[in-house]
Amino acid sequence: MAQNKREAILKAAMELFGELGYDGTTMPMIADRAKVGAGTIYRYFENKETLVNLLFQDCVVTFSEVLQHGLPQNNQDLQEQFHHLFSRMVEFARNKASALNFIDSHANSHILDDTSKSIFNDFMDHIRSYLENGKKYNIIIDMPSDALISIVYGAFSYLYRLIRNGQLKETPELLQNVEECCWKAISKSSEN
Amino acid sequence: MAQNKREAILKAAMELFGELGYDGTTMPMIADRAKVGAGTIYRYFENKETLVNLLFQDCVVTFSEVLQHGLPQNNQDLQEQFHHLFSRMVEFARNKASALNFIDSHANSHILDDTSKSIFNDFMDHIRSYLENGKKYNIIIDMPSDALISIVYGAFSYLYRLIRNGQLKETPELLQNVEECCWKAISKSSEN
Amino acid sequence: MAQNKREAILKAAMELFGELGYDGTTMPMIADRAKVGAGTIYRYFENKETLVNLLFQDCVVTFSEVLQHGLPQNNQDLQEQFHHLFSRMVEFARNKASALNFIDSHANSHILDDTSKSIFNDFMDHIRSYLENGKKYNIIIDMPSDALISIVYGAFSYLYRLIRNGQLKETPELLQNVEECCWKAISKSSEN
Amino acid sequence: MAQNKREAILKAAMELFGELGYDGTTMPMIADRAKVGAGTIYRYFENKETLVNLLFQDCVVTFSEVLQHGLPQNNQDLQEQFHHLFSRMVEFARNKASALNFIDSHANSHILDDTSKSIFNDFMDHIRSYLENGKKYNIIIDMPSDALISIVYGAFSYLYRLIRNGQLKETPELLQNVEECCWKAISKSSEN
DNA sequence: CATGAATGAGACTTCATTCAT
DNA sequence: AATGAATGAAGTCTCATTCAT
Repeated sequence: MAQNKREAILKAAMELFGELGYDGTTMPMIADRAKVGAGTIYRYFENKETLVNLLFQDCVVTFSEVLQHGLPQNNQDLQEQFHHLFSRMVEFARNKASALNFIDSHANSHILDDTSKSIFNDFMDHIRSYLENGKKYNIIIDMPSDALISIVYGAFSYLYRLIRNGQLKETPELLQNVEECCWKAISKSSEN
Repeated sequence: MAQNKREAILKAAMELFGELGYDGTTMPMIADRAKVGAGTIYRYFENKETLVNLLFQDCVVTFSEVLQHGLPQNNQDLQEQFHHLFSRMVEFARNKASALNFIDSHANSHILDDTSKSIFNDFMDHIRSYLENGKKYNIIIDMPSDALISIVYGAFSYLYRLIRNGQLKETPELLQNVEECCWKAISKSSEN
Repeated sequence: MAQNKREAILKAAMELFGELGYDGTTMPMIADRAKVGAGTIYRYFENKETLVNLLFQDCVVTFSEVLQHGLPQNNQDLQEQFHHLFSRMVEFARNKASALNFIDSHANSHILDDTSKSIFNDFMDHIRSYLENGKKYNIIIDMPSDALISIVYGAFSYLYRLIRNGQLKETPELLQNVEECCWKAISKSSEN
Repeated sequence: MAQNKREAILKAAMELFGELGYDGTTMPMIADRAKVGAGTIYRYFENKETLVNLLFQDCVVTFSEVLQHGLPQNNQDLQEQFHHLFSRMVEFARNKASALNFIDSHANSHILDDTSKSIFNDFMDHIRSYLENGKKYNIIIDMPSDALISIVYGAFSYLYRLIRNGQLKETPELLQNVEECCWKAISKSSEN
């Protein structure tokens, strides 16, 4: 039951931070949604800032693990690797919708501490290293990795924001199309 | 001098809201940065919520005008129109960096009122109608416009976030590359 | 202890509102006198306006109950009933001096909500119905009840204002005299 | 035009203080109603406190003068003198309704300075001296003058509060009746 | 003289955090 | 361990007062 409460708090905080932002969310709101007393939060987390940072790190690490899971290690078929990455991102967006929302809405937040920033950077490094590899093999166009990330991750992030809003309906077809668009965007156009 | 203060308040608010978010920004912070007394803000704006909404509407309308300005009206060359749109977005991102930051960080905020949402929607409609047209002429791939927007605007938005962060350096070359990527992403790949 | 604080807040508020008026009393003043933190007031009362209205209703209901308590129900001896009413008013003025002060100083206040006004009206209706009865039995002179109330309640209210000020000393003799004066004022003078 | 503004300010302040109380009235409210700039008030009155005190003194002096005007000086017919006093009070209540309201709602206010209190006392002394005289001649019953004042002035004050509220309609008949009641209340009952 | 824009002290109120139960 | 009543620092906003025009 103890870890139960911790999890409930993290879940409630994740949802609320995602909806209202860190500063727009109050500790009583979190306690209410987690169905615990306000004081209980402080048995598990030092304070609000610690909570948000631990949560952020948690979410990013999970995202990272999802991305790593079963990544084909042969560096040859980069489009297959891309497909894997994109599929994993979609998987995470689906299964952990509020985690993705929370990450994206707080990745540039002023409350992130160095650990959080560093873990987020490590996470992005995974994607960067994939892209670097693709550039090395002349499959992915030669641009700063962060620019490529903007295109792929920016699109992905915005896409799921619209899906959450209900502006877009998440269909396999849509996802496949967006993946193709992103691949077209960053890969050398030679495929015919 | 009177409009002077109003402008100073709007500028300070735009910057701070962009940096710290609506809830993370306090009225005294705004007053300090605008170099006015705290009470002065309330001579020009009813309250914090009104301020952020007027500001948001202001920024979106300006962005919209920048996009409209000199848009080629011949519907023939859609890539040229795309170039125009993208260039205007870049122009806005450059000249009004903090306006773009503010818009992007608050476009989904819980504090936007109906007017703000509606104006933002109108703004997106300009882009949507361009995309619809492109689909009609079989130049742009057949996907929901909002999905296409995710790709182009999502990429653009994320790109300038990284540029503001200093993670990416804004060079003409970079911008041209990203524009090409986006065009490749959404246009029928037949160009040869 | 919980109701303790609520009571302490109500008591402090009653005294201060009576002394300084609603607008002249600040929440910190109330908190100080009640020996609670400023925020504590808001655990018990939604806001200052709610507080003053609940308090007003409380005081009026108590006053009303005091007046009702043990009222002789035989409609025959109206002077005896008058004596009862006046005695009860005096009892209230003595035991709940600051409640009376608060009521009288806020009965026409712009901050009273409809419930408060309605409860105060109900209270006055008790006195009115007594007077109506007296007029029916030809014991009390034929004047609008509110005019009779002005004479009796107006005198009573002013009297205790002077007593609180220290301008008058409250003695049994004084009270008996005033009661007689009021009775003489409103009763048909024929009794001999 | 200069004294014009001063008068306009005093009139506006008198009305607003009467309606909303000293602390419930703001200087901009007064300026608005007086149709002068907010700063203009400070050309005529040092500050809000000075304004309310000068105003109070003004009103009380005027009331006093009205009462004195044409007072029959023969000490013989005390009921006639009473009639005169009561009539004058009524005259003031009619012609200077908001002045009476202001006086009565601020006579016990915490913002009155010593001068104001002293002037109000002088005013009451006029009534007191009349009553003392009446007691000396054995026409008015032997009670502390302030108790007699409670009865007469308290009734009068409350009566006009109800008239202002619209709860009572001011008719010559009503006024005559109330006067008689008051006279009955305080005079030796020998008149038949 | 008159104004009203500007100010900042201080009001009401919220909320992160503590602590007695 | 869990709670939620209590707190007071800090936020939003008002308003008496000043001063440049």
